[in-house]
Amino acid sequence: MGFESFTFKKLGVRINSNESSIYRYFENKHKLLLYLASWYWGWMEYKMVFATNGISDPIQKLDRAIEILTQSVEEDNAFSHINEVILNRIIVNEYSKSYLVKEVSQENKEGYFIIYKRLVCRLSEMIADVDASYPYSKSLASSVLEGSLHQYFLQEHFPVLTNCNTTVTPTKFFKDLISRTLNLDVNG
Amino acid sequence: MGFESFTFKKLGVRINSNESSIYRYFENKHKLLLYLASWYWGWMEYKMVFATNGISDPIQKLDRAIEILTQSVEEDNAFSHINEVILNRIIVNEYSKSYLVKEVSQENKEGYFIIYKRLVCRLSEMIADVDASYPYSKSLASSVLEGSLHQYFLQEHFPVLTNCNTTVTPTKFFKDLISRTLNLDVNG
DNA sequence: CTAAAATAATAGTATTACTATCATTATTCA
DNA sequence: TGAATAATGATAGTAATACTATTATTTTAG
Repeated sequence: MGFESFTFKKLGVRINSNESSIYRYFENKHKLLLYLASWYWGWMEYKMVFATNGISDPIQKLDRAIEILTQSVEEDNAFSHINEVILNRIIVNEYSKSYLVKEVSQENKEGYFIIYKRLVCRLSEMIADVDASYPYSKSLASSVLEGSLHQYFLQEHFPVLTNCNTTVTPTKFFKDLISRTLNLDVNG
Repeated sequence: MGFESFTFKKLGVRINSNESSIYRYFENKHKLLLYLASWYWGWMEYKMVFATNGISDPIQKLDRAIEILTQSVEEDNAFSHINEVILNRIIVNEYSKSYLVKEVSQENKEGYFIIYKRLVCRLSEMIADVDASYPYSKSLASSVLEGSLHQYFLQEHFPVLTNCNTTVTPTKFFKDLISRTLNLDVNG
């Protein structure tokens, strides 16, 4: 229903629970979004670290990381009690709202974004491992993560603003972008 | 004060007007945001078209366009009754919220995003004019526009996630990115 | 089986996001 | 200038939101 019209009262009805009970777990819906986002990025980080763990070649390592971080979340592999497909949809549509608030600096100080920041930094390090002379590894890393969500959103709602579709995936676009930017030829 | 705590009542007090009067101009604050965003992107489009008009070399033309679209809005050149510096701050912090809503497809149909879409398409065409074989001109164009706002936001609130600062500008990052991606050497 | 913990039910408050009505003030143009 | 028209202001009202507080009931744990 979108973050704006979502309320704890509605959630209570949906899960057969009570508004006041939910308030004992989350101060407000913004904090719930922060929680879901951290869960999501923690899960992405886990997948990325796991998938790139054994790879020694930095180029292949980065390539695999981009793949994990930008691919669509299709299959529900019953990883946990959380439905990752639905969560991914929520992140694509709502994640920006978790930090585009006037309290962002305070909440950042309080640690609400550490997992996301750690993930961006890991990616930026992988970029630096491929090309230490590239001076924008952090900006490139944050662009890939944010941009990936954005391309999926455009694919759904503004197809005229993206080349991505079911065959040309955001993964393809970003792999190509990284490959051109760091002067690799992993993708031919 | 941020979009969330902004209300027409507060605006009325601030501009010595009346809540009910403001409602005669804008259905709600979301529509006001859509209006401000369209004004902003229309202004950017104007600046871009004006600055690139006489340039025949596609590489220089694209370079200039990126410059206009990604540079910080510092000087208030009294272009109109609108303070562009403040508007730019609003766009950086709030623009995403104008389309990350469940009504986005309907509002897109009703034309609320035409100016922004036209701008992205113009940029994407400039990219195609430089390298017609590059297959992601639209995704690259949308990434630059969205990414530019994002890098400014990071610079302010998450400096650890960007290489941009007062000397290394988002313009530098994006010019370099475009230059590498399309294999130019405009920037050395 | 009892104590503690968690949850539910209910009530209540301040604020938001409007709509409606009518009075007042500006503006236009004949 | 002055009458019609348009814009604005003041006020009231409503349903919903985003909570807090209190007390009753149920669940769970040892």
